[in-house]
Amino acid sequence: MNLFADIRALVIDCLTEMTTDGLLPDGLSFDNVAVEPPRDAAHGDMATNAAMVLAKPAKMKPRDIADALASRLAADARVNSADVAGPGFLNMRLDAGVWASVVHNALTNADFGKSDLGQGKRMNVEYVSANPTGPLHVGHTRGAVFGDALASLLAYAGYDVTREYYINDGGAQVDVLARSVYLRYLEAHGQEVTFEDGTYPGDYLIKAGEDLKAKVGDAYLDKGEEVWLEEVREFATDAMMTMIREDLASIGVKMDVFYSEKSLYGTGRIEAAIKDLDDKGLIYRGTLEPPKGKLPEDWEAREQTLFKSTDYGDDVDRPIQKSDGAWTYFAPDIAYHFDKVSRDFDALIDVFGADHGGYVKRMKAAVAALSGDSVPLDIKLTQLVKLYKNGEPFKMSKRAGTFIMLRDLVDEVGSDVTRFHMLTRKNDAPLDFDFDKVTEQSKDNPVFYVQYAHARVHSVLRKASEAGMDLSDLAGADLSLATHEAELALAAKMAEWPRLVEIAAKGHEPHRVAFYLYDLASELHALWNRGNDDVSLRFIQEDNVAASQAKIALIKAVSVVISHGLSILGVTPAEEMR
RNA sequence: GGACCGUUAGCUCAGCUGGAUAGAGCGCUGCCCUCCGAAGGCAGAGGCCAGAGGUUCGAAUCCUCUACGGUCCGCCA
Repeated sequence: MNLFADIRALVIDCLTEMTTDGLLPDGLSFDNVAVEPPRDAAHGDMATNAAMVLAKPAKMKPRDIADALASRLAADARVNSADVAGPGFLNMRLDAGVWASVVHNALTNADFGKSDLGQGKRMNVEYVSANPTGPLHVGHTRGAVFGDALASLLAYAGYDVTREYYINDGGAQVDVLARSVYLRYLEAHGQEVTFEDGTYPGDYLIKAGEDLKAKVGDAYLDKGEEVWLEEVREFATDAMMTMIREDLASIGVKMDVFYSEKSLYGTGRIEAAIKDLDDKGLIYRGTLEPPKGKLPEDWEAREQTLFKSTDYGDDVDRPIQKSDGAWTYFAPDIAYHFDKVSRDFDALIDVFGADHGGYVKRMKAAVAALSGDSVPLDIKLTQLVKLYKNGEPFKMSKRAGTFIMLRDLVDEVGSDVTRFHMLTRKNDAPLDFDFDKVTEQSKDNPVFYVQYAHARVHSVLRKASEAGMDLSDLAGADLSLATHEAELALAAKMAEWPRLVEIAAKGHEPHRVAFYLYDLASELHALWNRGNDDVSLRFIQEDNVAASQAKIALIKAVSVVISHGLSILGVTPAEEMR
C-alpha cells in the first residue's frame, strides 16, 4: 500500500472524468502528474502539480483546471479539503481515517512498504570485487556496505537480486601474491627474507606462509618458480578469499555468487565474447593516438587489437590485447559482463571505487554492444573515505603498512555503526569517518538517534506491559483516539515510507533510506518531547486504556517501519540502549 | 590536453529527478529541568545554491562556458 500512489490514482481518475465531461481535451498524457508531500506541511498533507503540468498541452489556465479538479477531489471520502494555491498547486488535506488505515496497515501487513516496482525483474549487483591479495580496507568497506544496502533495497522494491563478487584471480597481481606468500613460506622455514618492490610486505601473509609450510613441508625449498608458482598462487588466493569472506561476514555481507576471473581463461569464453563483438564489426587492429598532455617517457606507437567503444559513447577505442598478444584486463571484464548478460539478467549494476571512474564508459559501451542495448548497466562509484580520530585526519601509508582495514573498523566501532554511518552520505560524495564521533551516544549522532527512537518505542511497550496493559490487539486499536496534529504528523511521515522506497530504488540511492529514518526518528522524538509539556500526548495514559492503545499502536507502527528500514541498511534495530 | 565526480548557512551535509518563502545537525543567541529517560526541550539569527549565459509559465535541479577541489588517463588489475 502506497498512499501517494492511491491518491495519485484518484487524481488520474478525476482527470479522466473531466476529459469525459469535456472539461479537458482528449489525448492528454497524465504521465507527468505527480502527487507529493508539500514542501511545507502547513500547505496540507498532499499536493499535486496536475493543473500546472496540463495547462500547456490543454491550452488552458492552470487555475481553471485546478478549480475543476479540486471539487472532484474533495468529493472523495479520503479528501477533507482541496485548495488551489500559488501558481496552480492543489493542496489536499486528508481525513484522519486515512492515517488510521496507514497505521493499521503497517501493523498488520508484514509487507508494508515493499513495492512491486521491480516486478520480479532479475537484477545483478556486483560489488566489492576486491583483488584477492589481502584483507579488505576502508575503501572496500564503503563499497561493500553501499552495494549490500543497494541490493537489499532493490530486493525490498520487488527485484530479484543476485549479489555478486568478481574475483580478480587471473592477472599479474596474483603472481605477486604468490611470490610474497612464498617469501613468508621461506621465513616460516627460518630463512631471512627481504620484501622488494613488487611484493606485498603485509603481516597478514605470515599465516599463509606458515599454512603453506604445514601443507607442503619443505617441498618448495630451493626450487624455482616453475615448480611452485601455480600451486602457491592457487593456495594463496584461496587463503585470501577465505579471509575476505570472513571480513565480509563481519559486516553482514553475504554474496550469492563469487565469480572467478580465472575461470574465463582457457575455456574459450573470452574468445567467445570477443567474437561476439567482432561479429558486430567492433573489433579491429589499430594504433591509438598518444595521450595528450604529458607523455609517458617510454611511449611509442604500437599496433593492438582494439574494441570500437567510441561507437557507444566512449572517448577513445580501448585495447583488448597487449602488444605481445596477451589479453588486457579489459578482455576478461568484457567476457565476465558477457556472461552476466547471457545469464538473462534484466539489468546490471556495478559498484566500483572512485579510482575506477575511467572505466565507466568503456564498460557501459561493452555491455551495450554485447546486449544489443537491451540490458542497462548502471555503474555506481563510491568516493574516498577520509578517516579521523579526535578530529585529526588519520594518515594512512601503504608502505608503512598502516592501512586501516575493515576489521579495524568493525573491532573499533562495530558493524552497525560502520554500516549506518557509511550510508549517511551519497555514494558519489567523499565521506568523513571519525572514530570518536560515530560512537558518540548523543542526538548529534544519526546512528544513535535512529536506534534510540526504535528502542524508545520498545521501552514504552515494556512499561505498558508492566503496568498490566493489554497490547495483544494493537491493530484493532481505535485510532480516532490519537488524532492530535503532532500524532497525525508522525503518521504522515510514516506514510511516506512506501514512496521513499520507490524513489530510492529507482535512483539506486540507499542513502535516502538513512536520511528518511533520521527524519522519522526525529518526528517520534518530537512527539515524545511534547509529552513532557502536554500530558495528553504521553503514550501511556494511566486511566485510559483505549487511548493508550491507540497511541502505542501509532508508535509501534513507526518502530516497524524503522526496523524495516534498518534491515535494508543492514543495521540491527536495537530494542534497548545500553 | 582530456574524461568523470563534486561546489548549497561559519562547519558537516540533505534537497524526493523542473515546482510554492531552499532544509537538517553542529556552532552562535535567548528562554526552559520536582519530567512515561535532560545521554535534553523550545525559539531565533544566519543563503546571490561557486560565477556567467541559455532553455520555460517556473531552475539549486536541465544545457553551454568559466573558476576551484578530488579521482583517473596505452602495453597494472
